[in-house]
Amino acid sequence: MNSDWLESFLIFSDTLNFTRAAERLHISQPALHVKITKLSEFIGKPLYQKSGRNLQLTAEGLQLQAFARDQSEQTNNMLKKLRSGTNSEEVCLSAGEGTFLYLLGKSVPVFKKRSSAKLRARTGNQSKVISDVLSGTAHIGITPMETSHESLISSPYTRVGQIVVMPTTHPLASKRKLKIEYLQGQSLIVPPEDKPHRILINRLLMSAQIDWQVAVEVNGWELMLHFAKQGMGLAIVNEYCKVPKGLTARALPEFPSIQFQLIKRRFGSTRPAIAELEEILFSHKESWKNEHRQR
Amino acid sequence: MNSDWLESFLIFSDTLNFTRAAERLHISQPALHVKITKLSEFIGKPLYQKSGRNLQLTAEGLQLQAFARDQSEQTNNMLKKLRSGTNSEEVCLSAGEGTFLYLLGKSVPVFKKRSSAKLRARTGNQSKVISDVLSGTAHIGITPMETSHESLISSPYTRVGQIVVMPTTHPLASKRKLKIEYLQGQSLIVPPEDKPHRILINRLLMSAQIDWQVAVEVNGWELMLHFAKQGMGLAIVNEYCKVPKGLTARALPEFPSIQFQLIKRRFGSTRPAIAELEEILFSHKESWKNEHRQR
DNA sequence: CACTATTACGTGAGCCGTAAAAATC
DNA sequence: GATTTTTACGGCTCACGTAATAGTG
Repeated sequence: MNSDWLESFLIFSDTLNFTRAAERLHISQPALHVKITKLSEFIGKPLYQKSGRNLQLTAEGLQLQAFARDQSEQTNNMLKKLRSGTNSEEVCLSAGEGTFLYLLGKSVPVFKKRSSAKLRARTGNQSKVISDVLSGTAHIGITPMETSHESLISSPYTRVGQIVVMPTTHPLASKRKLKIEYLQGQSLIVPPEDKPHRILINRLLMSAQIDWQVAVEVNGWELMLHFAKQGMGLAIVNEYCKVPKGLTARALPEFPSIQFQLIKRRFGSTRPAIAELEEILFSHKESWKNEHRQR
Repeated sequence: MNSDWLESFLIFSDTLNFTRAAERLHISQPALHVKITKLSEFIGKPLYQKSGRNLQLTAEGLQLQAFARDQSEQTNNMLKKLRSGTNSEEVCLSAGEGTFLYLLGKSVPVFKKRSSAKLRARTGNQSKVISDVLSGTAHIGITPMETSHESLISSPYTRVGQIVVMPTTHPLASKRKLKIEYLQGQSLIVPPEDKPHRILINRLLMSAQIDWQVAVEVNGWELMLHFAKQGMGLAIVNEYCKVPKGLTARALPEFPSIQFQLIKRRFGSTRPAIAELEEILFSHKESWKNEHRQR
């Protein structure tokens, strides 16, 4: 296996465009094409296919992409180590913004202190986290996931319920737990129509035949809490959110809790630094529950 | 980094002889020499040095050797997987014969059942186990070790004491524990002069000013027990040995117990199958103690 | 028609083997 | 002086770029 082929394929697989990949590699477009063709012939399987005007990776192409990234990473680390004597690796963790803010608060600084490796963080929604891990861009991902994926190893991380946040003076604040029906007629602070959290709210309130109004449409827990504080309405948010002073949170047991998974690539090899990050993450699995809810 | 260079260096590093390595690679000797030279120039450090008539790897050469073996392994696995769709990896475990026979009895079959990877076993004395792990030939080693090694991660595995084995009818069999002085005047079944176990026996009995005779000089716990059964004398063996019927074992607390370590390469990346083997080994750490001593 | 993938082909850098020199016991 | 490493050099392969062709919305 020619490592030059792999290097080229890695760049190509990230853009799926021969013209631009060739530019990045400082070779001509046909030269790159020939390389990918030879690599494909050597392996014996097609690595990409046409999808109309665009190209997309086959299953084999996806696996090879992650493998090529691993190899390239390992080679660069080894080269630096041999040349300079120092060991400077990177570990990449992909997760949602809220996950970083509230679930992983403790883990990141602990890793920084304990490990010599640099931590790179990537944020994105569920599908981005998954594709980050599958493509090898991220070594570890933390995201809500229901179905399991063949090429991923997922380990249960933590389970997060839903809460309703409202001004402490709000009549519903006197209840300990809220039934869905209490939301009848309320104004809710919700994410935009296409976000999964909004879809969930729509579906559940719809099937419980609750009438409600949109108070504001905003994106992100922080903003939702901000508007709740301004008295715009009730916000249904993840249990992990830190609730600002003046607001009260009440559990909403009928809403489904969200199972977060720690995912990594099956068949991906794990460097010690990656294993360390994983271990730290696991040991702080439930630490978000000890954070002060009020701030 | 040209992977062809690495492949060649891997073969060369195993023989440290250009002539024979070139034969194995089916290229001419000068061609191989040029490759290694270019690799060395690319990295910027010498990879080997002359030691009289022979060559030996530098520190960088050693690291590169293990790295090259990892890469080659991973590439082969990935190729097979892409071509055939099946995943056929190997994991290599290096340890002493006695270790395999008595300490790891349970772990090996458990791994065979639980993992799809093939297990390759290598046997050798302490220094062979260590060099196996350092060179990447073995992924995991289990061996007695006192001092720690910079390029190895060693985790305490189990601690094994020493026992004296004798015919049940022997006068010393009536004692529960044996003091060293009880060995005064006895005939002992011992390993040859150069073996570490023999050296230990010599030193301890010498400093306790005990007189004793060599009954037989044999190599290996099995043979020592065999001759003990034939009444040739007393055998001082590791506590883990299974004692045949008709023989009695008595603890020898004054003899130092041996600390076994599980070792792996620092900075080596760990495939899932390797992690699984490690986990199984650890979960059976002390299981040798539950084996029946008599058989 | 604009854009990109794919094929064809002549040229040059680099690898290989042969041959010769140097080193080491 | 026998064995092995190291250097030198001519031939040849193969990877590259240029140019031309095919496919697609």
